[in-house]
Amino acid sequence: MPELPEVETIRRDLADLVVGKMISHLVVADRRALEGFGPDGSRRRRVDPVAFEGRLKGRRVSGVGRRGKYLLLHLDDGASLLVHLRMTGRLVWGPPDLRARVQILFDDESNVLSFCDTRRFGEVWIAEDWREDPSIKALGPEPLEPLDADEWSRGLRRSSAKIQAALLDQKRMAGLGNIYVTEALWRAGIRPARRARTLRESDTNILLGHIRDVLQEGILHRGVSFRDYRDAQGNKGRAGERLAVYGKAGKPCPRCRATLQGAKVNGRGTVFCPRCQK
DNA sequence: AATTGTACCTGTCAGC
DNA sequence: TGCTGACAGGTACAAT
Repeated sequence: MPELPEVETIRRDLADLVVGKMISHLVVADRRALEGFGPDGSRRRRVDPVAFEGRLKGRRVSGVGRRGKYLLLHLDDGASLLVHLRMTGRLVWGPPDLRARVQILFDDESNVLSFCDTRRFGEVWIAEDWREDPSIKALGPEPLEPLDADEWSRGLRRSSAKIQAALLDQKRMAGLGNIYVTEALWRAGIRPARRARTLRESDTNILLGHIRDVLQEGILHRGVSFRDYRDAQGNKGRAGERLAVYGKAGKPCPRCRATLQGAKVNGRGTVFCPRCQK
């Protein structure tokens, strides 16, 4: 569900809502939401909720960050609470929510931070140093920060994967998901099933520009609430109203009026225009 | 090594 | 109306 623009919207909301507040306690309704790492530092394991709460109690939130689709709640002792919302996760500031997998209560007692997640794919865990977390370390560059475009382009054009799959690979670039990849490929005039290695450098340069545009516009309009996504106050985003092709198979292409075609690329649904995407 | 398939869950919707 | 199957914004791990 939430891709970079959705997670970034939540990050900005939470920066205003919880920074400076002290965590008083946790309500863990679903212990499977809590994940951690074993002594070897690599394998994920479940965590004792009491120990988890003990680690957070009394800590103040010093800042809220984001890396790719990972949300980072930085604590005043240098550790961070990491959250990944996966497909259906929400992080909402408001009255206690009975469906929450985890609720974080703060010292001001006005509201609670509820982690709700119908499909239960999401995860919350603690990293003593978020930069050393294995999930974070595996990520490629941030698309909206300065990056070596030549290196990125060369890496992409060396890949034998389909371009849709290559862009969804978080090692290549962090934060893209199915919606924004589908939109960026349409803007760039590139078919999702085309092999990345058939692209020219001019193609990948244009593509990078469109990736940045769709992400910026997504943030500007507070994310796509196609189904489950809500911001940190529980409100829908408006970016879905502006999508050109995602979810619009069978409708006319906004550019050339040919009928948009739905397809599966490596198991993920996508949409493209058979006339103006090559 | 890199790419693709499968598993993890629950809810919704189209078709019968 | 109710059943069944396909599908949903993601990622870790297994298989190739």
